[in-house]
Formats: sequence, structure tokens, C-alpha cells
Amino acid sequence: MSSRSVTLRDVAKLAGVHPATASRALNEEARARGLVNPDTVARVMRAAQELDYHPDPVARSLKTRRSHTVGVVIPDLTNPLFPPIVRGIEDRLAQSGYVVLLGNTDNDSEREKLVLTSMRSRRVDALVLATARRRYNLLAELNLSDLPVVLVNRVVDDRAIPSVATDDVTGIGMAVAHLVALGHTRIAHVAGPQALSTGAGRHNGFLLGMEAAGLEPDPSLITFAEAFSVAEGVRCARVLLAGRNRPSAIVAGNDMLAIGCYQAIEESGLKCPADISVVGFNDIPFSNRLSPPLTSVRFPHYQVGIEAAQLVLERINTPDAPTKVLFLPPELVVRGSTARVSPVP
Amino acid sequence: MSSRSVTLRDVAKLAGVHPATASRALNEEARARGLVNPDTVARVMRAAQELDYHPDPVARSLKTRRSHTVGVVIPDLTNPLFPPIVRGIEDRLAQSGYVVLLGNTDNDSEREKLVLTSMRSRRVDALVLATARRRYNLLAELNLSDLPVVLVNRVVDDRAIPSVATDDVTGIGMAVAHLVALGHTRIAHVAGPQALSTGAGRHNGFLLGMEAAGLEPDPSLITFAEAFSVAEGVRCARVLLAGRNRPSAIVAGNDMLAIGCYQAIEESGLKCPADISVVGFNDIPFSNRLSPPLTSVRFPHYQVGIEAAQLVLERINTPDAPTKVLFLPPELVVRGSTARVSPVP
DNA sequence: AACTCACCTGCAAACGTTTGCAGCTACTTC
DNA sequence: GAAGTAGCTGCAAACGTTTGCAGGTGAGTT
Repeated sequence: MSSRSVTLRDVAKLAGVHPATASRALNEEARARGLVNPDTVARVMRAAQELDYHPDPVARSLKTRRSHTVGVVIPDLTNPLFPPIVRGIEDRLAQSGYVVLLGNTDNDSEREKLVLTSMRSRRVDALVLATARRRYNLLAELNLSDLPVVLVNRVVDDRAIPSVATDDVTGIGMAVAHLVALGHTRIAHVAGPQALSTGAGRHNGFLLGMEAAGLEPDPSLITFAEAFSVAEGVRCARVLLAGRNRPSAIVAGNDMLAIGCYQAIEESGLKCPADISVVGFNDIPFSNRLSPPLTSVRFPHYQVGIEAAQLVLERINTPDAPTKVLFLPPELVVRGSTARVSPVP
Repeated sequence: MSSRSVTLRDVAKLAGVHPATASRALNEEARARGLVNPDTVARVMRAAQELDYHPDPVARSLKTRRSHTVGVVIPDLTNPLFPPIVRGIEDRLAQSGYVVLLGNTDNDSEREKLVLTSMRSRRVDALVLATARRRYNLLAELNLSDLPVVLVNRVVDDRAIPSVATDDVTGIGMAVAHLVALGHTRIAHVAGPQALSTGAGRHNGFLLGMEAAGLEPDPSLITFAEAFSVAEGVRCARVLLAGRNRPSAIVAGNDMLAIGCYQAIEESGLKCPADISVVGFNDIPFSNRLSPPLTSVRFPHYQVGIEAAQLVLERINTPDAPTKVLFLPPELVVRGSTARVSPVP
């Protein structure tokens, strides 16, 4: 309708005040609105309503240097892990009038840099980083600037940056404990890439979990995947199955790797879970529809997103509050891929 | 590093020219740069380089009224259909220096309105709408304003708006033809919500496909789901299986519904595909890992995203070009959920 | 009655660009 | 050699806000 967009001047004119006063009247913050007479405020607000005035965020942003925009950078939206997280972030931020700028990096540092500078120059008020790389030179640099950053799905070693993540260690611990309770002792681990904090954390969790169960991890029963992919899962599981000391159970670094294990097991003529149990991590959608339905460590992705957004907002509003690090508790979802260890014939 | 950000003035001063000249020199477009002496251009660019100058998109946006930002609004990122599409959009747009603003609506018209005005006021240069509702009052309104809009995954009846979608009709046609070739004649359809253009289109495709095969669709073999969900799939399939004229095959409106069919079939003690064949639509990730692996109509989600972004860019650059409507060809992926019709005992 | 002070409002300068217009130089053209 | 012109560059006004500062009321204090 309103072809020419209505500006603050128009509102001010209609209300019979100076634009400055109108600006203050329309400003939520008491620091501004408190300055102007309540009657005037009412008059201005009525005028704004009448004209269907919406302040121009661009102009405002130019002046205030905040954009009510948050950058969310993830490796790959196609990874089923991320959509619920992003959704959670967006939902929470939308509530507070923020909007999210999305960027995929494929964990490529070139693209990462591109995305980051693009977002920074667009004056995002904060950044949510869901990349899982452990070594992260950009991180230090970013933290130097005054741009608030929240990490998702990873923490930085000294906990100097607010973050929300799941507790990989206890998550994997639950998986190991579950297998031990089923009588397994030859438990293998298909570990994720050790350059990613999740891969490393879960590997560590595996070692600790075994130790807690009084089992000595057998190095020949641990293989390292180069990526969290089905193909790498297949490769690693093949190695394990070909060894002379075949495991009775595999703890996979995530569900993709677990699916790879399924495939390798099938290839070798074995049955899951009759011959070998498998546990995954993440509980991706439809993992209950796999055959067999996958036992997996679930963590509340959506909630992680919500909490991350919450942290972002706190960070924006009170930048010098102490940095929180949040660990959301994982949960073991037991399904059909784990069974009591088969009696050795 | 540069705590105080470097501005155009700084560059101009270093190059010894007026800011206006610097602006023109740095502007890609020949219309501006062509005006200034090549030597000066070089000098300015060198200065910019030296100071690591990045123009402020906000200020620029205020002046030019374009933001190099595109709004992408979808119902729910959590629906596995969308991530690859969004990814495609973002990839293509990033190439051209655009950035995407993401919004979920849950097909709720309130939230839709909120998201849309939020995006509009943030001066997005264009909108990509991936909502599938057929009746869309906002659409007319949006098109009135001069904001370019591209539709994804649906077309509007009179094709007045550029869009990219898959050809639902021929997609379902392929599914029907496949089943017919396997000897099926009692073919049922679990249709998606008819308020969504995909649901309606595929239902229509089913009718046409049957007709093309010389089969008369049996109204008692068509049920309508109220949502594209597993639960609704179960409900609808139960109805079909309980009828006295049990189908030998089901064409589901999408993969969720197909999974629901799986479950209902299992419940009733039947086997897929031995007793009943099932075909889905979308070929969501891991549908090859279901049991049985799902035969489904695939369409190239990622490519859809790419093309949509392409359309957006064209639209932005040449607003009065004829409006394109793009149909990407679907493809039938035959897996284990369809089989030759079982001989009637 | 003069002073202080609190309360409100207006003025004008920003924020960092872009762009129509005008002006200047130096070159062509007759 | 004067007039016209092409080619560059500078000036200043935007774009729509926010905000420090100053001014102008009126009430309260001494």
C-alpha cells in the first residue's frame, strides 16, 4: 500500500513534535522514553499506529551499530544434526526480534573466513559458531574484537567462550556401560575425526568409560575415521571385523559411522545385533526406522539451539557477565541394535 | 586489529582525493568507475588495500536501498526436504555476495506475517518462499510491492510468479507406471493435504497416471492425510487395509506418509513388498536404509535451491524480464519396497 | 523575589555511504 | 585564437535514525 515508506519525520509531524522527541517516545528503553512526557509518548504512539510506521532497521543500525541480526555458521546444513539446532536458535531469537543470517562453511577455512567477514561487515550483533574444529585460529581473533561469540556443540579448552554442548564423555560412557551390562567385554570404537572436538571428546569418553567399567581398551579395537560419514564407517568397521580379535560390540562416534558399521557387518555375513551390537551417537531422525533400529545416544538438539540463543541474548545485553558453559545431559535410547552378548560356542 | 573501523574518508584521504571520487573508484559498476581516471582508480584501490578497507554495507544499504540480503522463508527446517534446498540457495547466493536471512513459519499465518514484515523491513532484496500453501493472500500483496519473489516447491496457478518446482504430476505418473508394469491394478493413494500445492498436485498426478494406464481410480482406495506426517500415514493406511477391497500397492504423497504405511502394514501382519508395494516421494536421506529400502520419486533438492537462487539473482538484476517457471524433472528410484504383484491364491 | 532544579523538548550533528550537479582543466575544432 | 567539449573531480545533499547538549518552562526553596 504505502508506496513511499513512512518515516519518523512523518510520525513526528502528525504528532506535532520534533523527530527527536518522536524517536525517544518510540524507543522501548526507559533511558530514552523516560525523558519524554507520558502524554506526548501516547500521542506519538498513536500517530505511529495510524501511519503504520515501522522504523527502518538499516538507518537505526547505521546509527546504533547494532543490527538485531545474529550470524549462525555451521559446516553443512545437510548434516541432520544441524537443522534442529538452527531451528531452535531461530525460534528463540525471533521471540526477541532478532533474525538469523545463515552460513555454511563445509569446514573449509577459506569459506569460513569469507562467511565470517561477510557477517561481520553486515554488523551482526553476535555469532553462533557450530563448527567443531578444535584448532581454530579465527577464534582468538574473533574474541579479540568485541563481537560476542557463542559456541555450539563444542567447547574451547579453557572455557573462555560461552558455549552449549552435550556432554560427549558421559554420553559415550552411557553407551559403554550399557554394553558392559549386556555382558560385552570386547568393545570396539570407531572414533570420529580427532581434529573435531566431538570426535576427540567421544574418543576420550570411550577410554574413560572402559576404564570405569574395569576394562582395558584394546588399541587394535579402536579405529579412527577421517570423516563422520557412512563410507568411513564402513572402512573402519571392515578393519575391526577383519582383525583376529573380533569385537562383540562397536561404539560408533556418531550415527553415520554406525550406519557404516551396519553395512560392513552385513557384508561380512554377520548379524546385528545377534553377532555384534552397535551403538551410535546423535539419534538422527529415522534412526528408529533403520533395521535394526539403532541404539544411540541422543542429545536434545533443538534445546541446544534454544540455549545457545539464550546465551547469545544474555551476551548481547550484558557483555561483561561471566561466561557460561552449558552442558546438556545426553540420554541413551536403547533400541534393537544392541543385545546380550552371544554365548561363545 | 583495526579497532576503529576504517572508512571511505580514510581511503580518500590516503589517496588524496575526495570521498566521492573514492566511492566511484571503488564501485564495480562501469557507470560509476568509468567516470574516474584509471590512474586515480588504481591509487584509490591501492589505498583501500593498504588500509584493509571494507565498505560498510549498512551505510551503503541506507543510501542505495538494497541490502545484498535475501530472505528465505520455509515452514520448518526440520523437515528433511528443506535443508538441501536452503543449502543450494545459500551456495549460489554466496557466490554473488548475497547472504540469506532464514525464517521458519510452521505454516502458521501469524508467524508468517511476522517473519515477512521483519524481512521486508530489513530491506531484503528478494524473497524465496518455500511454503506450500495454495491459498496465499500474502502473495498478491507481496507481489504488489516491488519486492522480487521466487517460489520454491510450488507454483501459483497463473504462473505470474517465477518459481522452481518439481513436476509432481509426472513424478507420480512414473510411480504409477512402475507399479502398473509390475502388474498392479488395485493401486491406492495416500494423498497429502489438499491445502498444500504439493498434496493437491500429486493427487492430481495420481488420477492422471491411473487414467494414462487405462485404470479407473477407485475412490475407496484414496485417502487424504491431514499432514505430511508418519502418524497420518499410519492412519490413512489403516483405513485402506481395513477396507474389503485391499490394495496391492500404495502410492504415498511423500516419504513420511510412506513410512506410516510401512508401520500400518507391519501392524496388520502383512509384508512389504511381498503383500503390498509402497512408493514414496522426495527420497529423503536414509530412505535407502529403511527396511525395506524405499522406492521413491526423487527430485533434486539441492539443484532446486541453486536454480531458485539463480532466478532470484536474475530477478534482482533485471526486474522486468519475463517471469520464468522452472520444472525440474523427477526421477524414480526403485528399491526394495515395490515388487511384482503377488499371484492371487 | 531570586534562585535552583527537575522535567521536557528542540537543535543539530552525527553514522558511512552514494549521486546529481557544477566546475575545472585541457584538448579538439573551426 | 576563441569557442566548444570531453573527461575528471569536488561539493553538498541526501538516506532515516539516534543522542549530546542546550534551552525553556514551571514548581519548589530560601
